[in-house]
Amino acid sequence: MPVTKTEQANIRRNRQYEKRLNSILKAASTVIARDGYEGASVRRVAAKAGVGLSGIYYYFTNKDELLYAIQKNTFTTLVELLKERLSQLKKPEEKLRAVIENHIEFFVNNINDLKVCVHEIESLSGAYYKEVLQIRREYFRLVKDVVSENLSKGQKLDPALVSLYLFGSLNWIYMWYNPQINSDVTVLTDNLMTIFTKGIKAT
Amino acid sequence: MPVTKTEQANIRRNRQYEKRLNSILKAASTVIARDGYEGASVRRVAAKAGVGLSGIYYYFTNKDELLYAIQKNTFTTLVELLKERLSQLKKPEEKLRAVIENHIEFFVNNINDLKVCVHEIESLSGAYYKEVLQIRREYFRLVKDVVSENLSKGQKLDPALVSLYLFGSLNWIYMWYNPQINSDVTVLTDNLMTIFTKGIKAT
DNA sequence: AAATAAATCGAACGTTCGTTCTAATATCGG
DNA sequence: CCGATATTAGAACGAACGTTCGATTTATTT
Repeated sequence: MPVTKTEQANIRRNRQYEKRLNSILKAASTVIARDGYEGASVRRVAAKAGVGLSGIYYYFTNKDELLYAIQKNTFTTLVELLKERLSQLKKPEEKLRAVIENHIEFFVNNINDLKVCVHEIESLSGAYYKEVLQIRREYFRLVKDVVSENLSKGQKLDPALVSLYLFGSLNWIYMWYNPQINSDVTVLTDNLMTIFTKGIKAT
Repeated sequence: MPVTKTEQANIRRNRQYEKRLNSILKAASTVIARDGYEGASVRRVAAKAGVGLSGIYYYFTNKDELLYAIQKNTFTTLVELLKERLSQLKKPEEKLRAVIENHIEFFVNNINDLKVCVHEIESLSGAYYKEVLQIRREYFRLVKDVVSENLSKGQKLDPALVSLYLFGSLNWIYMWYNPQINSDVTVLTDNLMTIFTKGIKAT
């Protein structure tokens, strides 16, 4: 488990420090979402954040840690929000709707972050990659269990595979989603809810 | 419409020339699929192809043209194969199966190419991007029409959106597909066929 | 107000990148 | 076998990259 400057900051109590750190992370999300991780230069991130080049290295030890911080924060929040929702629900169908709605709503409010999480999933390596992988696995397990509850018994469908198909539909959204055209997010939720509930029921 | 060295080659009749060109393209697919387009260096592509660095520039004018050639070849073949399949089918359901089967089968046989097409869709720009976009649009239209035929009348679902959900499930496969585990491709086809046919039927 | 710590800046480092150019080699028709 | 053409090899270019470092400014504490 790598000790990052981000985590060291949790010890500190300085308010300004976290403000700047978050503004850098937001700038990094924007630039990486646009140029890709390899294509995004630390210089452009710094410019977008209104900081000097070396200013970045006061808050992060290297470029990888920038991506790591974005992915860890985003996935952690996504998981926490989903857990919160699921804890208040009983019916399998309501839970599935919560999964879909949570993912889509979070996506719309954090387009850049989620794009960076989906598109740059393999851009990290080593300890950084492993730690993000753990959170992703937790998220996947949550979704898979909900899918399992919705699968009719004696069904041939593998819940893990169905979950992957669902993730595909959800994670592909950033490729075509346009806030001005697809403004009504509930339509997307309803659509996927319809397709996957009816689609996985026994005939 | 950009005139590429690839296209000039079509005029030439030298057999060795095309052999080398294709071996470079294959090497490029492998490297770009592994490192991403920005992360892939022309030097590594050259090394993988067993050619000197400047050898690449004898066959391609620049790095972008490498990506362009891969995407154009791949999408064109994908579209041609689908057209061929669809022309022999009448029933909407059979056509939808052909769409799914064609995409998955082609994917399994050309993992690197398809990964480069899906993951590096936004890495091109200008004329190169536009021309690939045209073929992608053609592919999308083919799929959308088949989806439309399978949608019950008086259905609320937008065929374009349903097609995008399907593309999501299909294009996400490269993130988890393992030839040793998911060797039986027909399972994936059957799964998606089941989910999407039942999922979009009127209740 | 002085002393200490936190935060920012600007310049510089070595490396790698995409691309170019010239010289050398291989191929092939006459 | 020669001359022209097609192909390869190697060195070099400027630009951009990630990262470092010492000096400088700002903020906090005594």
